[in-house]
Amino acid sequence: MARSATTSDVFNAIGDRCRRDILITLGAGEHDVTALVERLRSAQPQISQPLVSKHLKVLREVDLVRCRHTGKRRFYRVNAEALRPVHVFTARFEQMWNERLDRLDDVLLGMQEHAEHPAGTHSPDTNTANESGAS
Amino acid sequence: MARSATTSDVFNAIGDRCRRDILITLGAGEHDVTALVERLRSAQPQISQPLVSKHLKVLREVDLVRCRHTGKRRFYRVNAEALRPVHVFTARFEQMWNERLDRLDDVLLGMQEHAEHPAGTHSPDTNTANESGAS
DNA sequence: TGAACATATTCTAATATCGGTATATGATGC
DNA sequence: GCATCATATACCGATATTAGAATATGTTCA
Repeated sequence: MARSATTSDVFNAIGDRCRRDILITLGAGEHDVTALVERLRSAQPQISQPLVSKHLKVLREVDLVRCRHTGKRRFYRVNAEALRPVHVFTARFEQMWNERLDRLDDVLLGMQEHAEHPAGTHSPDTNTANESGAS
Repeated sequence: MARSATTSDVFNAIGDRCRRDILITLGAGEHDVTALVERLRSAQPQISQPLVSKHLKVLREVDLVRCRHTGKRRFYRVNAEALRPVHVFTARFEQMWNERLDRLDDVLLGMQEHAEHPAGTHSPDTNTANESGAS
């Protein structure tokens, strides 16, 4: 078979650079499409309005943006809460990297102590014993 | 023209469900490929070893996983720091949703104070310094 | 050396996705 | 109604990406 479904998924939606730029721009406050296109052009001079509208559609479909719609203009804004799944996902690992820094501290402290009480240690550097953690 | 470059980009790497599952599984601790495939199968019974290896390659290329390689086995683990760009990106918006909650708190506090001493003008210390790791 | 195992790569086909251009929809004002 | 502005959609071509099957690479052990 082929590619599995990816759209209508927040993770995929933010996978695109252009859409991230849109979100960042809208993060500064509501914009209508014309204003949004104009601001995006400062980074990507040749971006087109239809393209932006298409990206907005994707973002809308995953509820990352919402639009208020007065007269002929449509004002888009970010719905930050839709990013929560991403945040939750990364948070799990953020904890890991903090733990590693803590462990690094431990190592450094250990080295310090070693420097004071030196002992012959041979280090088989590729074959360190590993703790496989949970099953 | 066509699609813009997406691969070799952490955001894209986590856009795939299967790769996220791999990361979550590896988050519990180092696994060799066989063990990883086996655990993934509990969620996706028909997943194949070659497919997992291919996803691991993508993850490796963006440095989201690293592998230690002893004998015929390769032990993969998560390199959580590679997720930082994603975390930074979401953090910006997380702040937005917290601000909204904070503002709600302020409103509620304001109402409370108003109830106690109606003329009170307190310094609104809403701008607490946020730690958000250095780049 | 060769069998058995663990993992990676190559090849292929299906399809999703992006960007461009042209056009459609919808609202406003004359 | 008609012109105009603001935005969305349809269509197209190019390419990326995924999954599957077969195969290659590399390691250990007999």
